[in-house]
Amino acid sequence: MSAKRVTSQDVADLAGVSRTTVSLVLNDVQDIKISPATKQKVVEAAQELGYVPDAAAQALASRRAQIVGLILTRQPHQIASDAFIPQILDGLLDVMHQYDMRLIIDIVEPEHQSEAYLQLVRAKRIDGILLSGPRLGDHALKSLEDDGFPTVLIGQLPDVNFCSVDIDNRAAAGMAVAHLVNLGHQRIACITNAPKTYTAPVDRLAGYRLALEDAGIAYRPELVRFGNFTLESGYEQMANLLASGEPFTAAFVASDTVAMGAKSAILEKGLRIPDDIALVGFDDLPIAKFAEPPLTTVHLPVIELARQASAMLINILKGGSQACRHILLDTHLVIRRSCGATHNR
Amino acid sequence: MSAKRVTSQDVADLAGVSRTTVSLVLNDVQDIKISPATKQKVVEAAQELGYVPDAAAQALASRRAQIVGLILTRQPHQIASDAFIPQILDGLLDVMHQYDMRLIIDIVEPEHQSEAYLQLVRAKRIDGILLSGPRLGDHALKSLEDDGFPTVLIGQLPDVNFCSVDIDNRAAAGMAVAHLVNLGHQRIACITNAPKTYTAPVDRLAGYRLALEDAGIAYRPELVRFGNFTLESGYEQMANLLASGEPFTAAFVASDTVAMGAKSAILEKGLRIPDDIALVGFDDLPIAKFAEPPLTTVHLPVIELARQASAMLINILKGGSQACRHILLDTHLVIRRSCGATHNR
DNA sequence: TTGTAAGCGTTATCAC
DNA sequence: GTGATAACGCTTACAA
Repeated sequence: MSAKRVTSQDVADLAGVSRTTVSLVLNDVQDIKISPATKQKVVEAAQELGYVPDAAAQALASRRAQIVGLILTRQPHQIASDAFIPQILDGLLDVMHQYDMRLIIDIVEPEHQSEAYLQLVRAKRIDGILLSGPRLGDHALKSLEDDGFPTVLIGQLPDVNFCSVDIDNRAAAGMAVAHLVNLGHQRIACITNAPKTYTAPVDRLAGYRLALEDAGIAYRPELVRFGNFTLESGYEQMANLLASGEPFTAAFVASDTVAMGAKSAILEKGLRIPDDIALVGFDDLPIAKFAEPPLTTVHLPVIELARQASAMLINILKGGSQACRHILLDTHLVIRRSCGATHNR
Repeated sequence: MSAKRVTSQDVADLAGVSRTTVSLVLNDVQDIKISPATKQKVVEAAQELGYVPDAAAQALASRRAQIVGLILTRQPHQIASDAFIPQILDGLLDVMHQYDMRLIIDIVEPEHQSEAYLQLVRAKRIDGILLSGPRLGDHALKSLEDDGFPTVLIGQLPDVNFCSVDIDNRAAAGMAVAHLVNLGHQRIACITNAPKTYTAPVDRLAGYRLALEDAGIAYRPELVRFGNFTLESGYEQMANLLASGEPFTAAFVASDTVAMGAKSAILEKGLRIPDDIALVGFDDLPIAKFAEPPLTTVHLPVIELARQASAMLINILKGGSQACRHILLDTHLVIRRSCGATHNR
């Protein structure tokens, strides 16, 4: 099996220096000055031997694992169609690579208030946490806060003092609904992206409501349904809405995935989009552009969200200002055919 | 900041035993028998102190990191719409949780023949590797093979001796095409899911070809295009096919994602599905069922694939038979409206 | 059955 | 500038 492990001692021997020096050189320690000659020798020796420091030993001694944890709060059934995960990974890993950090990923069920990720922290397996889909009333989070553990939320949460990166869900939803209003729609239904235990759907619903009020349209609970992340939930809620007999000519669905499900229910009823019902989604997933009809939606910069969140976390880890910051990224409406306005693909 | 760390010494002290005993008890070592009384004391002490072993120390001493690496070979632009990733994670983490293992994830670009993941191995950060999207001519893989490093492929590769979990791509593709043939189609186009440097598209194309031959239909290269994982590639290749003037009444697209792109191109031309062109996809992504029209496709058991792959890896790690095994999972055709046969939703 | 002691491969604190 | 020498917290022969 595998080759005899190369240790820093081997490198030291070959370079004719001590292990200390090897460590100093390879970690590029600033405080102390090492002669360029020695430096060169060490680097070459390491290269020649193909030396790769043992991560465990490094972690034990330095008290830094060089790993961050990405915790996704999701329900099992909603994972399969969660189109965000790949994009989040994309943005995250990009930053991780830059800093030579690793990513441990885990999915925890919101119900199991999981101490699951606390375990990672307690075992010192990770130096910091990125939490996607933070939930109200998560005890573990409180614990992290008390410990002052480096944490960045992808999303937001009131009453906690963590850094976060998010969008202005309320404004974004308002923008989408205002668009429908401007097209002349008066009876606009709404299906949220998730249950109200999450903050995003609550904010998006608030945005919907505000936009209606701004337009002098009464808010009617009968036209509102709660989605649950999945295509199925969109299908069901829309079917339910259609069966309710409440008339409406447009719908704002606060998630493209849920919207695709809703779309399916509409078409199955023999109704046309946008002729009978105009549809606006939220997220601008890649599929939105290729849906039939192409879906007008709010563009959510997921990759950038992930990128900023990880950059923020790295900054904290590097000893940057612990100052808590909240970043809100811009969104914009992408107009396609599903609401019947100017057509773009 | 954080609480004073609890070490195994603390637990030992509280329980009135030595650190050895603590380790023995907590790791549930089989060989040696510890009195239930002692065991109880240790467990309680650990509980009371909230003891969590330091992962780095554990790894250093035991030479096991308790982490497996999931390496996704993907091109940056294809990640965002890669609907497999969430499902793979789902299956994987499920198994990982059972064995109290962690998952480090990384995405490497196929071009960068990345030694990227070798780094993880060399640093002993991971105990084993799950490789999704293995590619022909990956030097790093050869290196792993030489080292006998525990590795399981999600997919397949000739000329290497790794365990693998996959489906019979050729047979599955054949099944899809045979379905089109049975519906009376004679001119059937094909768009692969990926370039031919991957094995799956090559096998699926072979299945397409065989099915045609079985039906006495000549294989015509003019009707074949190569997709590249993405919606865009599907759109482009189908547009190209339509523009070529080669007549065809059906298309087998070896990936649902690519098929959704292709679908968009067809509809945009004013052609109807399945009336003008029947469409069969591959993968059975959640969205397939909710597409317009719903997409007939080959069901790929991704979650199960991931589950079996990780179980296989864990088995190797636990010292199970190093015997190399190749598992092929079953697929089946899911018939929906896009090919005009019996309609299901 | 339990304890002693020797690593595991680094980093970090001091002297030199 | 560079090199001994402790930690770091755990596992694991080997003794007892």
